Amino acid sequence: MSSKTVSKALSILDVFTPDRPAWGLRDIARELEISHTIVHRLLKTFEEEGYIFQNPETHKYELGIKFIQLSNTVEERLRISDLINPIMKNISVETGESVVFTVIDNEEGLFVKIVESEHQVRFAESVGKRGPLYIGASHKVILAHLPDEVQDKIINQGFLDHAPQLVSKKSLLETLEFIRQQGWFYTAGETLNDAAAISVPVFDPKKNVLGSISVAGPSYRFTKEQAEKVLPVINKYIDKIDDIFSKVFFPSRRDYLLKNIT
Amino acid sequence: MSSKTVSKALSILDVFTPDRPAWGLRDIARELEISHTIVHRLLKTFEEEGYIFQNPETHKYELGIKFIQLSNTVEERLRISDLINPIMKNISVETGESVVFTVIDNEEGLFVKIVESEHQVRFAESVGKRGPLYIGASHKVILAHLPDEVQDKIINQGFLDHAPQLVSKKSLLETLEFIRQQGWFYTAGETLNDAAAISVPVFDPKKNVLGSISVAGPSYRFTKEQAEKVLPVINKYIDKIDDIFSKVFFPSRRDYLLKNIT
DNA sequence: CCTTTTGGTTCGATAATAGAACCAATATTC
DNA sequence: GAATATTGGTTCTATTATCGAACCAAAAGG
Repeated sequence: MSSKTVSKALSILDVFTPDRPAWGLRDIARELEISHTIVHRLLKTFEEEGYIFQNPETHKYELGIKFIQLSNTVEERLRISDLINPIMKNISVETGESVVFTVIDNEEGLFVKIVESEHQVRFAESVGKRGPLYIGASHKVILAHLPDEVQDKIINQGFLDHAPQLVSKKSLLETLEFIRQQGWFYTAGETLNDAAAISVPVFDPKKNVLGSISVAGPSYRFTKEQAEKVLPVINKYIDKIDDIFSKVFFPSRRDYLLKNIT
Repeated sequence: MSSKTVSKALSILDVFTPDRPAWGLRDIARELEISHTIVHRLLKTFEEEGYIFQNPETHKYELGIKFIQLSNTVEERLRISDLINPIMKNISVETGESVVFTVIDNEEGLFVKIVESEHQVRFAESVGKRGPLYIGASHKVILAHLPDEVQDKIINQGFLDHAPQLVSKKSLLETLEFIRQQGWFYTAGETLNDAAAISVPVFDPKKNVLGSISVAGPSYRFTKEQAEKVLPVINKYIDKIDDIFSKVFFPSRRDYLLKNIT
């Protein structure tokens, strides 16, 4: 049994996003349908512990720098700065484009690390951004390598609502099959309007997908032909990356996801 | 009144550090002197929400990638990637050394952002690291500009215990006075054995210290003479940095600290 | 000037938490 | 390899912290 109070408290953290980083007390209460009294107590608790602060001028609440600290502990554990980052930098230098490390977390993809290319406008702020697994090469490549049951679950849950604007379920499943065959995938303008990317899956020792490595650039320049040229560079390093995760436990809700299906 | 359950829960997060990122259930219970039953329930709650995961092989618990996501929300709010980072990069390119942005949080200094110089072995993993304000140029420069009462409190609390290995309180106070006069400070081998740094304070619109900007390099090369050469470069940009924080609320326990004194 | 909304507080009924006592399964010790 | 200690995990009730309606004063909004 888990703690209801703490669950409620943690649900508060989720309302803070880059798009909406500052919230009024009563706004949070309405959003989560919790009494504002409770939200108030929880916010004050977070504040005491350094996790959330109230802007004295606007009276709104915001996440605190404590998360920068904790995030670092996670990144160190994942060996991002010392092992993954150097490889990503190599790929970036050799291809001249930006490199993105994406990870699966609870039916969504999460950008965990981005190495920007030297000669390029930086991407819209994206580390820490979450999104559904059926949009963008970095995410589709992950979805393609998940077990069928998980794919079904994910597609049936969120995908069908957005289907009209996108493609049919059948066509998506065909794409996923194609990705599995090919081992990589290229998309343009899916995650960001004017960006294109080529992605390759990353596996753990048990051959389960855990994320993907992408090389991305502006659509006008980074065409499919261009993208295919960088493929050998990615492939040169992909085994090393897989190798890192044969030694590092991966702290995401992936196992959770896999377990709840089988 | 704040929530006891949530306070307890949050205190668990603090045990996870880069030095000790994985903990057994009962280890945490002992460390925090909480019944292991409670720790277990709280850990499971964190796990459900994606904040903590149990390594299935070692059975130990670790922080999850959710913190990478939340950390990004904070960094965006602080305008780190889009405003601070470019300035730090400029300083790094023009000096050829690494640049560190340090921030005050609850009587401690916290490394919030590090831009590594191209031609250098990277620093020991340090973003997210906390430390007492009386060690290292980046931290001392902050301490020097805090109100006297706060200085006293901080020095009397932690400093005197370490005093034997360090300097006398009197000599520290003289150093702080000197820093205030000079406006910058250089140290070698304090935070890291073989690293040296020169630091300049960063202020908010009300002229309260909020952090510092440092240029750092390996001790053997980054002598005091070398350091003084980079000073003009830092000073060239320091107003811009102060300016950023005239528009951005700073979510740390600094106000808390200042308020509890006066 | 009146109304609405804001962040914040009080307090008794109630529902969630605490933790001793209990597993089974590994490690550790001898 | 039998005995012991320690691990993560669970159960259950007395207790206690949480919940939330009703309540502020202050600031926006009309």
